[in-house]
Amino acid sequence: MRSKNMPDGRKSSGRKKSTFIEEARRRQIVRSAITTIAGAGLAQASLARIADEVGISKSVISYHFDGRDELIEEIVTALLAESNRFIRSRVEQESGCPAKLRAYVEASFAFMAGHRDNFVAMVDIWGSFGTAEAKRAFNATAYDPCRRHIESILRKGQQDGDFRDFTPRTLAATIQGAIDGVMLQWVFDEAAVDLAECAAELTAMFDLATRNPAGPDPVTGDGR
Amino acid sequence: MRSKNMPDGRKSSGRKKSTFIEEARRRQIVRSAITTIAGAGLAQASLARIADEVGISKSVISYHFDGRDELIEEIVTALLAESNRFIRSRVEQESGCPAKLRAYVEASFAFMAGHRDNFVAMVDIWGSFGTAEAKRAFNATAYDPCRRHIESILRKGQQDGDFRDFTPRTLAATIQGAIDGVMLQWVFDEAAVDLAECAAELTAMFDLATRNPAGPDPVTGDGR
DNA sequence: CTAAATGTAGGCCATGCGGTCGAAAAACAT
DNA sequence: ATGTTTTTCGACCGCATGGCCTACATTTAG
Repeated sequence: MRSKNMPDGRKSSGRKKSTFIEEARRRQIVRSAITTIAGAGLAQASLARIADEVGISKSVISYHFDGRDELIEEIVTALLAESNRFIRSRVEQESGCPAKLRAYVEASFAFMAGHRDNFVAMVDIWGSFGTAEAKRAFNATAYDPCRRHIESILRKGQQDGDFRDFTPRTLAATIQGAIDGVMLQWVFDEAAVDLAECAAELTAMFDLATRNPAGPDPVTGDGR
Repeated sequence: MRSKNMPDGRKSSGRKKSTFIEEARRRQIVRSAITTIAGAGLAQASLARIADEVGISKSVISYHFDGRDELIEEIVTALLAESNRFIRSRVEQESGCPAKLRAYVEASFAFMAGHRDNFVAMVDIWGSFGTAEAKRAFNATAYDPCRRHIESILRKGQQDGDFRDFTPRTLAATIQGAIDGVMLQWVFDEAAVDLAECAAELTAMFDLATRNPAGPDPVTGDGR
C-alpha cells in the first residue's frame, strides 16, 4: 500500500515498494486518465470516469494514489518527462548550435504530431492551477527548464560565433512561446493550423533571427 | 427579469429589457467573476464565491444569467472584445502594413501589461472546454478572427510589395502563436518573462521575417 | 498448506455544487 | 398612498464528487 498518513509529514515520497504490478498499474491509470481528460475535459474526468476507462473500480485509484491531486501531479510529470526526453535526445544528436536549435523546434512539433492527447490534456490541466502560487511552482519546476535548455543552446552559439548578439533569456522565452502558442491553436482545432508548415516557418524565422551577420568564428557553421 | 423558459426555444437572446441597473449588474458580476477566477481558479470560482466577491446573494447571479455556463460565456466574450477593440484601434491608427503589423504585436503586449487578470482568467477558462467540439467552436468564433486580422494585414502588405512571398495564413498563426505563448508564460509567473523585451524581440523578428528583400512597390513603405 | 501481504470491489458518506422557490424588499408608476 | 413590477435574499433540493471503509480476492512467503 502506498504511504498515506505516515508519522512524518512526507507524503507519497516512499517509492520503496515498487512492485512490478504497482508501477504498471500507476502507469496504466495515468495513461487512461490522460485519454479521459483529453476526451472529456479535466472537469468531467472524475475518479469514477477514469476508473471506468481503465476498467477497474474507483478505489483502485485511491489505493495507488494518495488522491486525485497526486494523480494529476503525476500526469503532469509524465507528460513533461516524455516530451522533454524526446526533444533532448533529438537535440543531442545534432552538433553545432544552429542545428541544435533547429532540432529543438522540429522535435517539439514532431512530438506534438504523434501525441495529441498529451497536449490536449496538458492545456486542460493548465487551467487547474488555482492559486498564483501553484502557477508559479509549475512554471519553476516544469516550464522554466525548457527555456533554460534553449537558453543554453543560444548562449553556447553566441560563444561559438554562430549567433549574433541578443539576450539569450528573452529570445529563449520567445522561441518557447512561439512553439507553445502554435500548439495551443492546434489543441483547440487540429485542422486550424498546419503543424509542419508552422514548424518550417518558425525554424526559418529563428534561423534568420539568430544568425550572426559576421559569420561564425572557429570551425562549426557553414552558413547554410 | 431575464427570459428563462420562454415558449420558444431561444435562450437569453432577449436583450430587450436592458434596464440600466440590469446591464450594470451584469457588468459588475462579470468583472468580479474575472477577479475571482484569476485569483482562485475557475474550479474554485463557484457561484457562491463569486457572489461573495460582489457582495450579493448567490441567486442574484442566477437571476441575471441563465446559468453558470452563460456567465462564463459572457466573460469570454467580454475578455476578447475588450482586447480586440484595443488592438484594432491601435492598428488602424497606423498606415502601412509593416507599421500595422508592428502595432498589432505591440498593442497585444501593451494590453496584457495593463490587464493581467483578464489573461489569467482566460487561461483558466481555456481548460474548461471539455469536448473537442467546444474547443473547435471557441477557436472558430474567438481565436480564428485574430489570426484572420493578422492574415489580412500580411496579405495586403504582400500586395503593396512591402512583404516578401510567404503563406499568410501560416505566418499569421505563427505570429499569434508567439504572442500567446509568451503571454502564457507570463500568466504562470509574472516575473518569469519581461513583456517589453519579448515584444521588442518579436517585432524585430517579424519585421525581419516579413520584409521584402526587393523593396516596396508603389509609394507606401520606406524600408525603415 | 497456511498465513500474511498486497491488491480489488462496491457501497457509504459528508461536502459542495448549480439551480429553484417563495417571500420580502426596493423601485417605480399612478 | 397604493398597487405593480423588478430585484434581492436565504433556505432548500437533487446530484455528483472525492474519499473512506469493510469485505473479498489474489499473490507472496515460510
